[in-house]
Amino acid sequence: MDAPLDLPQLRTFYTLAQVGSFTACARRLGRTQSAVSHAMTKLEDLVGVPLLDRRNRGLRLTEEGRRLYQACEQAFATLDAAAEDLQRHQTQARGRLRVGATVEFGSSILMRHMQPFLAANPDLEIDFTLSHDLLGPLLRDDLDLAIDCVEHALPALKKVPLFRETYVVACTPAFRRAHRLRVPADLSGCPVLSLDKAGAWWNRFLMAVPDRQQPHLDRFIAVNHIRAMIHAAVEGMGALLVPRYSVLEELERGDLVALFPAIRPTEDRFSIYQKKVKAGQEKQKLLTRYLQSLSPAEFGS
Amino acid sequence: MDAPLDLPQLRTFYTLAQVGSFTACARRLGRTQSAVSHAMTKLEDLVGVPLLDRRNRGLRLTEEGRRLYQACEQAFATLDAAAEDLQRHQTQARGRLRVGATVEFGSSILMRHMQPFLAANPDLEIDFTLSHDLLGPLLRDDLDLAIDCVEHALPALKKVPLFRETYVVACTPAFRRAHRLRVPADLSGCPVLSLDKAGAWWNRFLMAVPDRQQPHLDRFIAVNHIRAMIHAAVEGMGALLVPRYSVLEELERGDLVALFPAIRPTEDRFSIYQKKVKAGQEKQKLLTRYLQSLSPAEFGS
DNA sequence: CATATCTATGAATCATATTCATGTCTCATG
DNA sequence: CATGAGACATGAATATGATTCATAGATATG
Repeated sequence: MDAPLDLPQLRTFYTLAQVGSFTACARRLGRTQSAVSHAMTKLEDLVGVPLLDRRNRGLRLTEEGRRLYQACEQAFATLDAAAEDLQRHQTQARGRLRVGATVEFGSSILMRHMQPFLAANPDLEIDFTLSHDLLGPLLRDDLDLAIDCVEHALPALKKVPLFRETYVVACTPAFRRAHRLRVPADLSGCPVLSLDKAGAWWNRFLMAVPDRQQPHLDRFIAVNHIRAMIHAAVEGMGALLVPRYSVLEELERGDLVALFPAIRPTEDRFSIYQKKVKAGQEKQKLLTRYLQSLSPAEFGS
Repeated sequence: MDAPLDLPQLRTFYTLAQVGSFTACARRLGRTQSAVSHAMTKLEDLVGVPLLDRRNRGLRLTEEGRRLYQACEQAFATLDAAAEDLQRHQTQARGRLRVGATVEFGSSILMRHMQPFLAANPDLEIDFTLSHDLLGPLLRDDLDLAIDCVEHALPALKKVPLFRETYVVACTPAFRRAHRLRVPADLSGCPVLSLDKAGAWWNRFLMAVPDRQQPHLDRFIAVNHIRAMIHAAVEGMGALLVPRYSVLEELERGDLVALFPAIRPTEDRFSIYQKKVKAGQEKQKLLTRYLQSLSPAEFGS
């Protein structure tokens, strides 16, 4: 007779108990409310006892729920401690790691998250190469890994998915007032800045926008440098179409405001690519693990 | 930064550490050696440190492995205690539960496992109905649930899979000697007992036998009562084709020996069927959970 | 050295967790 | 009271990831 009770559901239950709301828990874990609901149904079903007291305003734990929560607290504490312990005993990498990334990604969000990794690996030298031609160098062994969002995975490459991009159209609050833009915005007559070669971005953005909100675009202003473009937008030159991660700071500070609510992530994922080889990708693995440990929210999606 | 480290893999790692062999661990958990291997690769990959010291004869844990093992020990103890605790606080069922099952299943293995359930629910009356027409009574609400292996699930029925049948062809050791049967056996000239209407069993058996071992069947003796048939076989009347669960005891005692090695389970599963209704299947759920908590090995597959 | 007993590995398959698209219920508001 | 917003539930479709299958390699054993 075996009654497992491992299940990922327990982690969900644990956070749910902490935050006290399905919706909030879902956000915290980077999944949908539906997922949390399903998971809890299943868990309660499995243990055969109601764990949650769903009330209209907020939810409580039942007596049993509380006991289970305490068990989780303890158990997860031990496990997480062990995990951290293992982290520390991880063979520190030495030598050189050549990382490639797209310009947009590498010049913004990536750098914001590299510090802890660098601190943890003082003996590791890292070269960053920001470019839009990553596949070539990667295949030629001029790079150890590349972070990108290419579509067709080559059979020679290993792909480790990281997160899905979310696009935003945003502008300064002043610009929004001046152009009387609603949310969601109809962009008629409103200049929109984007990368010159990035009609693709516009298409992918449209795909992620709900049918009801599809905007009309009249004026499209091309800029070929992303920081310059963001600058221009912050100066009030127009609205801006960019991956969300590249303007996270501006959004947080309120320098820019989004003109569409709740845009979903795109299909394709930002992934880490590396050549398939038999052994010895220790440094690569280290970075991969680190980046994977970051939640989608930290990448702005 | 979140480094989960929940994962079913940990349970696998834990048992692996206890039994000290991939193969044995797999058997214990009722899965294949391959699964265990994959799981451990993934786990080591995830924590970034080797946990196992694979040596030629037997395997040891590395230093890190040992620490992780201890953490698991603690954590799982807590969780399992909590699980047991919840078990006890499960609302005991009262009233009557009408259980249907096939004659073969109900008259053998099922009864061997019901005792603990009955003990845990002293206020529950259970009616067992052993029959081959279970669907009718179930739909007519003459049964609360049915344990069977029907093929086409009706949309009105909920199906909870329990285990997959394994068939065996077996005979007494004496019979085997007398007929000079090898393993795997070529059954030419050897009388094989089976249920009268159960040509279906033979077909399903053949499907599960590897091509190399396909036997030739000459004489087929029909009996319409399974216990009588088993009796006949034990008396040396012939070989016997039956679901493995129905002769578990005889095989364990050595009264019967299997004539084919390592027959795989069939496609279809024995499942619990019940009518789909909105609420209040508490008693059904209780039994379902209990039966599900039994491992496949306990059903002889 | 042939055989038996392990573990590893890649591709195919299957199970399950998650999403999507809804539905229901409750509460607050004009 | 309608009406809408917010929170959870639910069924079908889908994506993710765990497991098997079919092998191969490696090491001991008679």
